[in-house]
Amino acid sequence: MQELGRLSHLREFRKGQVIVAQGDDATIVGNVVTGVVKLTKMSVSGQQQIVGLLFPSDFFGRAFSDNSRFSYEAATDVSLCCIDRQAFESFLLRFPEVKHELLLTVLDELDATREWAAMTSAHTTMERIAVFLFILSKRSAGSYCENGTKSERTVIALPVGRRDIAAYLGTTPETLSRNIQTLVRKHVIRPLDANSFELLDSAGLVDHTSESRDDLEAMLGVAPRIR
Amino acid sequence: MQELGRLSHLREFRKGQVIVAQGDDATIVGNVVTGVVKLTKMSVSGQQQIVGLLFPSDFFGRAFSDNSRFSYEAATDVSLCCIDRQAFESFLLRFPEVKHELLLTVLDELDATREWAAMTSAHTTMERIAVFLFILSKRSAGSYCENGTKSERTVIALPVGRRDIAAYLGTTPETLSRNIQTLVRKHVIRPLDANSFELLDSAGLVDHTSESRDDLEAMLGVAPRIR
DNA sequence: CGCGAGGATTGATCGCCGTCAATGCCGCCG
DNA sequence: CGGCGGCATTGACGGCGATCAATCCTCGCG
Repeated sequence: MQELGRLSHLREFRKGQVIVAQGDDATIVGNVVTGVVKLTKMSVSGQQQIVGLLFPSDFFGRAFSDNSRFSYEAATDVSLCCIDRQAFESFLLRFPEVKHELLLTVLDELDATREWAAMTSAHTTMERIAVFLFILSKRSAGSYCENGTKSERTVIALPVGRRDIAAYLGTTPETLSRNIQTLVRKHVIRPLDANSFELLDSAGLVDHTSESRDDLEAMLGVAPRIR
Repeated sequence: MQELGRLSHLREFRKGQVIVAQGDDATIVGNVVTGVVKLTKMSVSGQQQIVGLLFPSDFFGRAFSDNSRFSYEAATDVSLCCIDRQAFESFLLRFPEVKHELLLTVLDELDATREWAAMTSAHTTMERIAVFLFILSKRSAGSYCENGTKSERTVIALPVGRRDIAAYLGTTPETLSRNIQTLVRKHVIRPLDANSFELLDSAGLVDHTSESRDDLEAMLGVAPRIR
């Protein structure tokens, strides 16, 4: 573990900077320390689709492949714990326990991605938005707890702009905005500033998802395992 | 490898039989030998969503987890090469090379699933159908080759009923049918019988996907690695 | 302070697609 | 052979959401 620390180093990226480009030589892997990273894919029409969002403790990069099929881009200012991919791979070969952990992580990721795919393809726009907000409320609850803040009030912080969220949810900024305003009118959430809301009615939010709480929590993503 | 052969055994399932139920004790894993397996998830409303389709050589089951988050169900009559999950896991621990192969497979699966998710969430129904048919044409081309048949004519065989295909693509049987008939009228495909078509105009099919051939082929799924 | 740019919101319109319903088709079983 | 049940197809209709367009807000800058 200490050796892993020696090999890795902290790097900072400004919002908008591309960390690994699609088709690139993916020379580094690592995990997010602070900020949010967009996982994107360029379509032939030139507009970028959002494949996923990576939060602190999430792993990024693609081990054991010479070129990444996606781009990794800083959605906010981020700091990343980076390791040279080759070094990471040879490290894994020498420490099978760590490789085992990586395998478990990837298996969980695969399950979560399949759940997400099933959800997005079978639900209305409002349901997808409600699920997304629910996940964000859980994510931010976790990070605010370690911040020491009394989280009596649950805050939903939108990590990226409306355009990116809409692309992630397979809709448009207009429809996204309309549905958010509907939730505001119903007193499910309350706007704090442009990019954050207070969750007033958690049960009401779940109602709009047409999912059970159990299924929702299955989509939360994986627990931090590596480092 | 021989040891893996000793541990595994062939099992047959009739169409419609459930191999592993969602939430179950996933006691077996293995891979598909013949037929097609549906990977499904029950929604709260009670109808099943299709998360994925598994073809011959595909791996099924969930290693290193006590309960599967999805159901595995025989979409056709299938024969499976099954291994007790515990035995498989301990086998992996004794043969790290095989575990490494599994890791690579799962990483590729994750990429393919993300590509698929991005595709389904950002495209029209016709585009999704065209992509699905394109993938099927490649899949069946492969299996027909090993059959020894001269594949001058490309045959697209629908592995499951319209209802399941529609669920997989996030649409309805009616809309699916309409779009298929549109492709027939445009002489892109030609019906052979209820469940198979001949691909007349491959380029025309790609046009309807609004994707590049490269991206399409990235979604084909993973090469067989285990056994 | 005024200005301009980018993003978010709101409004108006239209088309795709989901829903309901009817018809056609095929295989199964009495 | 005739009836029946499941599946695929076709038709009619309505609503959700994408598109285009206008307005508002915020922020950065001269």
